[in-house]
Amino acid sequence: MSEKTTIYDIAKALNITAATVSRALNNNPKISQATKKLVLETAAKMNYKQNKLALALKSGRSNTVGVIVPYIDRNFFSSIIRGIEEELYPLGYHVIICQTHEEEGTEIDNINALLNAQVDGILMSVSKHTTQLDHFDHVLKKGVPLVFFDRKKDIKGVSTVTIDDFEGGYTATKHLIEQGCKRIAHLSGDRSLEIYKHRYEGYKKALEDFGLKVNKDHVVQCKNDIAAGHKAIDKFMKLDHRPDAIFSSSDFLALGAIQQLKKNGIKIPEEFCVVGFSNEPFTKFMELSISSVDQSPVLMGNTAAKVFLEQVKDSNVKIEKKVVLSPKLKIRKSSSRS
Amino acid sequence: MSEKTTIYDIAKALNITAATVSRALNNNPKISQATKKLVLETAAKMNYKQNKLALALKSGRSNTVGVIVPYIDRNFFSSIIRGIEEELYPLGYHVIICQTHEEEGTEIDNINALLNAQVDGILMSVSKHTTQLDHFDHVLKKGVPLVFFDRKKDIKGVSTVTIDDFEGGYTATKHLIEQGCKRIAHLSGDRSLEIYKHRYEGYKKALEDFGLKVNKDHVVQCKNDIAAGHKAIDKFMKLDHRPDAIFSSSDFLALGAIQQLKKNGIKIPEEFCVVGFSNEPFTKFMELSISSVDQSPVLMGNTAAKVFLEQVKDSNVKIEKKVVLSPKLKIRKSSSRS
DNA sequence: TAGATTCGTGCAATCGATTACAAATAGAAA
DNA sequence: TTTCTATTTGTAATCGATTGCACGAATCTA
Repeated sequence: MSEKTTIYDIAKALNITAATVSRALNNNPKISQATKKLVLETAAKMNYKQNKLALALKSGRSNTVGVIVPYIDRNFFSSIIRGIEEELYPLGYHVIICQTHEEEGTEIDNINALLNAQVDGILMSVSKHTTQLDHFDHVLKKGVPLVFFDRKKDIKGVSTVTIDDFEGGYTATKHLIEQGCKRIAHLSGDRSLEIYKHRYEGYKKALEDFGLKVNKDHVVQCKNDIAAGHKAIDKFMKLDHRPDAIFSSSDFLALGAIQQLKKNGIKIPEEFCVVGFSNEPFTKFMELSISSVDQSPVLMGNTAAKVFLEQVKDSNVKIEKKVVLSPKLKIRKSSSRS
Repeated sequence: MSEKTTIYDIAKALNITAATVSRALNNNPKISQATKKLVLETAAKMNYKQNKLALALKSGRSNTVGVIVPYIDRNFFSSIIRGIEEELYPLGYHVIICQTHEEEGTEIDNINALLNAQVDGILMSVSKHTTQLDHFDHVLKKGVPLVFFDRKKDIKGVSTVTIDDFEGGYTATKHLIEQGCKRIAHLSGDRSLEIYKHRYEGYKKALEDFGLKVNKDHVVQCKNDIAAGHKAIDKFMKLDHRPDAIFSSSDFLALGAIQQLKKNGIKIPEEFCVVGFSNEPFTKFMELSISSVDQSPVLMGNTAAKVFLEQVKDSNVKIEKKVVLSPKLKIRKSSSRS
């Protein structure tokens, strides 16, 4: 029924050895053109397909990389994966996908599973709740290249590809200042995560550079969803000194904020400007399109893949590369007063 | 440097054979508790990880499935993949992702690559431009289970998981009729693809059932993007007999249509209702949220995975299962007159 | 024609894990 | 003490492909 052809089948059919068949298929010079042609023909006729597993076992290279992300169905991450695929697939690599659901335990499981599967490298974005680092050391100890993208941990020997979150925060805030906003608030994710911390610091620096000061009441740390955006606005409305703009470290927060601002009859962008972060697809589709900081996820994926490739090329040389991409502010209606 | 521990290393360390180590690790009954304990301990100490490649080569099962989709960064497909992962990961399976970019050649490449990688099954959505079927036969001939989701071809021995596109078209159109719309137009994708054909047929049937007739000028076949939505409205505006509603087989077309309708000063939903298809995330985020037909992609992924699992369970029995999921109409502002 | 090259092919080990079969050791029964 | 059985362990083949080494034949040189 399941007729998988091996080089032994071909050898038997032609009354030669598997070794000869292998050499013929691999363009080995020590073989006559006649038998080579014969082998290639019968291989095609018998619909032979090389068993990559056997090859991988023999060679020690599986031509497979593991990619670990929190959720595959988040646009940011699926775009990164697309970028990785674009770069690696033409070279014969395959990509195995794992999701952590933001849990450290699952992340450890994933890493072990990928090591068992003998992947040639692991490209990943660290889960939000990861505190231990042992499992990363295991990877390095086995000599498997490890590349972090977007969410990273500082580990010796690990290359990283991130965007400049500080710059993102700075650019967005500066843009709001240039629109004439004076009391710029910041909605932030959990700032124990580097990315949110850096965005916040960029925000602070921009205020400082332009002679504005940070109002503690205007900096809110919250969950990353629409409802949290609503709540944040509710809080702001109770203040004597209300903000007139928001730089949000998430598009979902920004969307929630906008919805609630409208409910309060506040006009955007005339009375209030909003900039989000991530450039989620929906931000540009809205009637009131939302300004946002684009993280070029596809490019990030491309770059992570390239960094990995450099690492395998010189496996004797230990490369530790830190690539930082520049974010791009997409200015849309939610912050365009001009 | 790269210290990968094998059962031979453990055997050497304990002065026993690899066979004994293997038995200890696999809970084989023919082994003394003492050596078993010893082996397990040293295995842990030496940070042993089973080489799944060797296992796969020996057993003929790789515990890996291939998933082929047009684009991984389309929400619909990444959600399906999430559904597949949810079901398969707990059973120790891995998922290899491939993208066709809607090209037949790439699809064939992908399938060959996955067969080479010795996957235990292939779950896929057929590319838009696929006309040949030979490559699917190759898969079946090798005894590798094949499951189509969403986009399918009718092939003996291949199970499919789809949604009832006819029902989706019917329900959406019926809903528009119930809102009082009399001249319902239809924006459709390429109807040589089954899914678009069926949505169109559901649309026709609903009109028929409620005593409305199909106006050829109101049925437009076009590309699947926002610009095409604009153009379709432009065309409609020139008609003497303008439509007062649209059932669109794509959310992007629906969005484009809505944008252009607004430009023409037409009020939605009062003067004109719109329903899209796919329930893309952005449809519910809009201020004027867009009604859409949800295809429950995660469930579709779950189901495809389950169908695959049934198939491998009884590899001797040939199962050909055709699962049809029910679409769910999400009624939002763009079609809510009540 | 004898000896030296070259060329093409076969032999056998290897990658790491599993497993039927054989062998060895233990203990029990007579 | 001898024989038999039960328990544990070892031996070796296997999965499919690659590759260093050796061997034979063909070709070339003198």
